[in-house]
Amino acid sequence: MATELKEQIINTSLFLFEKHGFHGVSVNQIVKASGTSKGGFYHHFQSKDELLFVIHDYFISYVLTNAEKAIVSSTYPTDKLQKIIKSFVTVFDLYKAHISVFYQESTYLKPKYEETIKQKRQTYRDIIFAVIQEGIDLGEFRPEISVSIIGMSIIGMINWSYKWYKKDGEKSIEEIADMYVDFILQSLLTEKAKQNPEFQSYFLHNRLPTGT
Amino acid sequence: MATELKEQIINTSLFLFEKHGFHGVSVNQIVKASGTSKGGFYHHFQSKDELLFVIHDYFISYVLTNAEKAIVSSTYPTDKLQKIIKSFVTVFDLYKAHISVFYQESTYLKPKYEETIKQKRQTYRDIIFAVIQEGIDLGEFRPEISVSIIGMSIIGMINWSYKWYKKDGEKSIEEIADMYVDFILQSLLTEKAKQNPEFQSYFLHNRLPTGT
DNA sequence: GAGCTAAGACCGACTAGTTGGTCTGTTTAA
DNA sequence: TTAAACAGACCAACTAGTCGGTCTTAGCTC
Repeated sequence: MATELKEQIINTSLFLFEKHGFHGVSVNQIVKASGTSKGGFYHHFQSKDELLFVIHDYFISYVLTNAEKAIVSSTYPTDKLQKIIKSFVTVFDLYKAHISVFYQESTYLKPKYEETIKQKRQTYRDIIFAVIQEGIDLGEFRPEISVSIIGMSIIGMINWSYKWYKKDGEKSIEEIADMYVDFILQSLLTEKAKQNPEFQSYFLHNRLPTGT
Repeated sequence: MATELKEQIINTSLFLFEKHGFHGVSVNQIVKASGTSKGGFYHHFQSKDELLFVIHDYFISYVLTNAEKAIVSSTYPTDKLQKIIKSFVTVFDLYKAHISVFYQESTYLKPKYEETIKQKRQTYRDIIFAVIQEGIDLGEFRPEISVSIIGMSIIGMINWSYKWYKKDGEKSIEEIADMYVDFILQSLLTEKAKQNPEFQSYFLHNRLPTGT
């Protein structure tokens, strides 16, 4: 089939890039590992740089779509934030390699590709910032926090997971997501909002106790 | 002087690596930019890989020493954690390039160097984990949290700053550090610990109000 | 159905340029 | 006088990318 080889190349290089980095893997290695040839590779990709872009774009587009879905399906900012966090963290099981490449190798994106990715990334940030701002405005989140700093903290804390998360680790990705939600909401919510029965299920101490 | 050129090479390549990545910079570029020659370079470094290691090791050793100082100078885990956070974040102003290289290019460390760095990194984690565990044991931190997940969340959230922090940004590194401390302690501390007058200064709402 | 055609899919030897690293020196300073 | 500090021409290995060619298959004609 037409796209079979292309996907094969993408998947193979994804794991190679994750392990050895973009410049640590040569086109020769890629074509060998994906069982094709130089010709096959350059039939599907203009350049090695384009391959890197395709991987980046695929991932960020997916994540962005997810976040957009999350914010329209809820009314409370607290719910929105919770959904964004959970949906993003879940991506780790599906696209661990994509994520690693996305965060490790974006330095190597050529300018013409970089622009597109940068924009989508900014859009993602803006969605999160907007939710936090809304939370403050509606009195759910503590007003003394800084939207941008807390926003970046949340993003950073979650993103960093790609450095240590392992599928066969002792905690499932859902458990980890729940801990993130608890951690973040414990800090963001006002005392009053914490009493709201709607949000009780987001707190760990209202659930089964989970230890170290 | 003996070490002058060596330091010159390190500093130059630090900024080159930060911008273009380890493999995005050739030895020729390095020697040109630092005003020396191949001979000069290989007189001071066994290989390009060793240079990368030296940069890594310098940075992690510095950070590690800082954390060790922080934990002996305090008695309360809350204070310890606060000091670790503040001391680490302050490093951003001093060693932004080191940090970027440390997190971006460690993939390219050759195995024989990687081991040393990995160990020091683990030691750093262990220090933080131990402080959190101690906080739980002494009743300052909420018992339902997971030491490792929260530990990695804190590390991630702070580390991620290297992706966006700018020296001439609108917030100083001290302000950002204070926000991290507030964010983290709001979530970690038990209701009772939050009442402890010793810890009041760590919370934003007890300070001058800072907006978005 | 058989026979033909054209185009997309793929192959791999080849190239021009670059890479990290070496080696034979020369300079410097103690 | 001696050893460390540096210089730079040189090299083998590898790099991304090219290009003339072959294979496969869908669609058409009879």
